Amino acid sequence: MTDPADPTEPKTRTRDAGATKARILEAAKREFAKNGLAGARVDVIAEKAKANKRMIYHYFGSKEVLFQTTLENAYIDIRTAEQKLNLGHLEPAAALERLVRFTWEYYLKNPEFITLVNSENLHRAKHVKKSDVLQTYSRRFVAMVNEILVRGVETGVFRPGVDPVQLNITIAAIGYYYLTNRFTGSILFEKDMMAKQALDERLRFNIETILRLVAA
Amino acid sequence: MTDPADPTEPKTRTRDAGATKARILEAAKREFAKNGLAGARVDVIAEKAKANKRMIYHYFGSKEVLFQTTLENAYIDIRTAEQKLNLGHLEPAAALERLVRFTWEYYLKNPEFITLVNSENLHRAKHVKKSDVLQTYSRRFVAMVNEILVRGVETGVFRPGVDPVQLNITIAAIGYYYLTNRFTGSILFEKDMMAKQALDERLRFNIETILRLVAA
DNA sequence: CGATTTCTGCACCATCTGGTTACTTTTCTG
DNA sequence: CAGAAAAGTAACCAGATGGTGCAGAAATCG
Repeated sequence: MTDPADPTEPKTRTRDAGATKARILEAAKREFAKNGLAGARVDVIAEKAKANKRMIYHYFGSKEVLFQTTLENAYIDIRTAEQKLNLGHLEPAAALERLVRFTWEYYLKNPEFITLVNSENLHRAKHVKKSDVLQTYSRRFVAMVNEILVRGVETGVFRPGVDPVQLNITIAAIGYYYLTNRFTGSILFEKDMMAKQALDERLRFNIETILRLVAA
Repeated sequence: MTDPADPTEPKTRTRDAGATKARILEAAKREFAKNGLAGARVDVIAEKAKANKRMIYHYFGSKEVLFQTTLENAYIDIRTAEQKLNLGHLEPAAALERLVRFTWEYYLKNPEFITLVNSENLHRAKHVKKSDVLQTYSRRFVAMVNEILVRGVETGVFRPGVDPVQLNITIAAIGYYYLTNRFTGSILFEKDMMAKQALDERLRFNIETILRLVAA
């Protein structure tokens, strides 16, 4: 018998599958990013999501599938944001600078992304392999960068022969490495790599690196 | 208490504490690199090392300390190799190229290093924090690169104002990122990133990137 | 209303895992 | 050679962890 004399009456959101699922995914993103696939605890995810562990298995079936879904969402999120940059309307050098800046800021605002990707590579990309949408997104992204390069060569500001995939990798690398290794880096190099000044300086350095790399 | 017979005689010990310890560390390096700190199994390490699990706890006390020792060894190994490069005797541009090449090849030959560092950063460098020798090694390394930069500026081949720490980070980054993300990269970019040609191409690209970055 | 389906959560389990106790075997020293 | 010390082993344990069974509540539908 439930008590009928409940004064607060928490009638709000009694049953919302979509919201629960979203909360689980958000909690999973954080927990997986914080502790890796093996280190993450399903119970912790359930608790953080204010959901029951049973729901995780109801919606996703296993810890593994939950990880895969989380990862897929993370990739789709950054690729979607990249597409919205509208670099085609910018002058080539400005477009490239904007991309470097965006990549850096995205990593800064979404630190989980980097850690999730690291985890996935620890597992030899076994989850990404199962997803086929991601390739499409990547292909579009490479094409976007290639278009900038072509325009730059045409207008004579860029040198010819720069491979767009290599450039993409390098743009990601110089931001990604700095941030993923910020903990060991701060100790070994004896400086706070996350201080505002250090971050600004690194971004400037990265823009310089990329522009010099493609310069005619 | 001194042995009257020759002290360096080969004792043909079937029991060899040093060798066992070394085997454990080698096995630990592989297991931690393959599965991360949380994913690694102490039993597996014992088995791979052809030692008993009890020995691990006898020599190291805990999984955590074993990881820390493994990591410390890995760092000391690469820093020692770097010091042996003798870059001071080379012309500045050649010295830098050699360093880029060395870094790349070290990562390629010692894939465990990258994964161990990733694991350590997942744990916010809590183990590196406890080691104080590593800072000394790093300091010496930065000084080495700085010396190259200074010489290059003096002879007019490098531009002034390049920060040696940023340069170090960048040299590491462009190799590290490519290799640590080779699994997801191979799928998303739809090309075998570990094919010989792809590796050669990446090394060339990296050398170009660094030389252009510092060029006058 | 009442039957059916979808969602929620408590309690529980089988297994795994880091760590330990107790013991045997080999080596070294006096 | 004795016997202490070091090196090695097997069996075991307590707690944690991914995963479930089942009962019941909330929505949906006839």
